Amino acid sequence: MSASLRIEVNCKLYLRDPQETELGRRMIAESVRLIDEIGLEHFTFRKLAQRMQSTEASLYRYFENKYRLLGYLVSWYWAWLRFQIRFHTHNVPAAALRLRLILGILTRAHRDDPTTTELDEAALYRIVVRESSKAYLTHEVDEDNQAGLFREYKYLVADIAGVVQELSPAYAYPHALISTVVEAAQKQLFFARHLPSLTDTSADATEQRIYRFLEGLLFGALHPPESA
Amino acid sequence: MSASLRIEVNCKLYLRDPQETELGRRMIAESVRLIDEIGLEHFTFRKLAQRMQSTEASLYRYFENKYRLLGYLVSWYWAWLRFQIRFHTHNVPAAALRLRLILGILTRAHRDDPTTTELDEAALYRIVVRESSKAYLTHEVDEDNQAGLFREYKYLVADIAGVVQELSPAYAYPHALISTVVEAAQKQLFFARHLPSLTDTSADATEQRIYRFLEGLLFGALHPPESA
DNA sequence: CCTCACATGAAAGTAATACTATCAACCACA
DNA sequence: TGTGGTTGATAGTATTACTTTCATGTGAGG
Repeated sequence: MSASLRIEVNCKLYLRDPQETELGRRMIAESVRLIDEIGLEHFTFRKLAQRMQSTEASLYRYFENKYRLLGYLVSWYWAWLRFQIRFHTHNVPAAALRLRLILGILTRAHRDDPTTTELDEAALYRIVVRESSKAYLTHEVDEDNQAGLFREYKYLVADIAGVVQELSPAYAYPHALISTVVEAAQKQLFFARHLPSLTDTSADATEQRIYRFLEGLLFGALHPPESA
Repeated sequence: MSASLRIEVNCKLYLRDPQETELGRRMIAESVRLIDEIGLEHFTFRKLAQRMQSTEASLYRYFENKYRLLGYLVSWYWAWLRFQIRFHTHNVPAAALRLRLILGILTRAHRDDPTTTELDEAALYRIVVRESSKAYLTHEVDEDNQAGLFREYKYLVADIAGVVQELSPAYAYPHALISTVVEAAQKQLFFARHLPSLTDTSADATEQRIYRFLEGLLFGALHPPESA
């Protein structure tokens, strides 16, 4: 231990880079666990400080507020996912196969990957599923976007959309398709766990079922029957 | 004026039915405008009371907190949408055409319908787009679901999934498909407005483009090319 | 060995939020 | 002429979301 790969996110998300200090790294690791446990609305810097045996003031030196911290965690996740995708598909020439591999990574993403860091990735993925959209579904979305706070997500979508374009250059909505599929991968997992009537049961395990559902969605959209 | 159709939602969403009093109805109408203007996180009952020339205490007599109020607004919207769908498709025999009509309603839903109430529907739809998922993406999701707070949404999805099953009885994921399409209709509109690199531009107007994208998605999934 | 920057801890303070409680005024209706 | 129920007015509490100030420790450079 350990090469723990360095993931970089937009520096405007933080006041001080949490990766550079012990306190910062503890802050990230503990916040993942705490947000997972109590949810973003109940999460406060005071509670985090208590659990970490630190102080509110110290934590505010790293992040402006809990929404920026969330943005950091989520961006880190998207950057990590993008790395995973590149790593596992870089030597796969066929676009269709690459797309299937990506889909597999997207739907298996909540599994703990032992190759990485001291982070609780299963908890982080639950945070991504439950909280990530709150990072951009705000009144300040345009300012935050201007500041580039969502670029990691955009890069991810752009990368995968590129594969779609390679596979089906004539398809008109590659970005919409991929953003829909990425969001659906999370939402369907959430629904399966908490609102099962919004998904469908089957013999397959949840993960497998979501994979098959998204596979049909993705490739069905790319190879239409005979759209009038 | 006016027949203003009566939409009922789960009574556990409120403490006192806001439809039954003048103050309650004003609360709904004004909250829609205020949440639209400042966003849910900045919205407080104090601010709403000030704008309405009422008091915090009075408003707390109707709703436990702002999340329940949000749940009410959103549920009201889903119930209203379901009514719209029934109204416009009740005498259409062909399932495929019915599905297309539903898709049209889903993607045109932000347009003001003059037949209804004193509500600012365009503002309500913006709230649905930006805030609705915050009603269920919480730590309390299971309790709230137990209490039936999301049933309007489930009914809507179940209704539309029923049409899908009629059209393609063999398709394995009708609920997942419809929940994905309904969520995507909102998300893609939000992206088009605020994060355009997550969608695709085209000659079509936004609304039209989202319709075509979702049409391809929906019917592509139902008529797969040759799924192995 | 000194000191100087810098990170953290400790403590306190402020404004706003998220409620709850009490009581008086009013209005509807019996 | 009561009487129950709705609202308004006022006040109060606990928590949240920060900011400020100052003391302390630590490590890097001279």
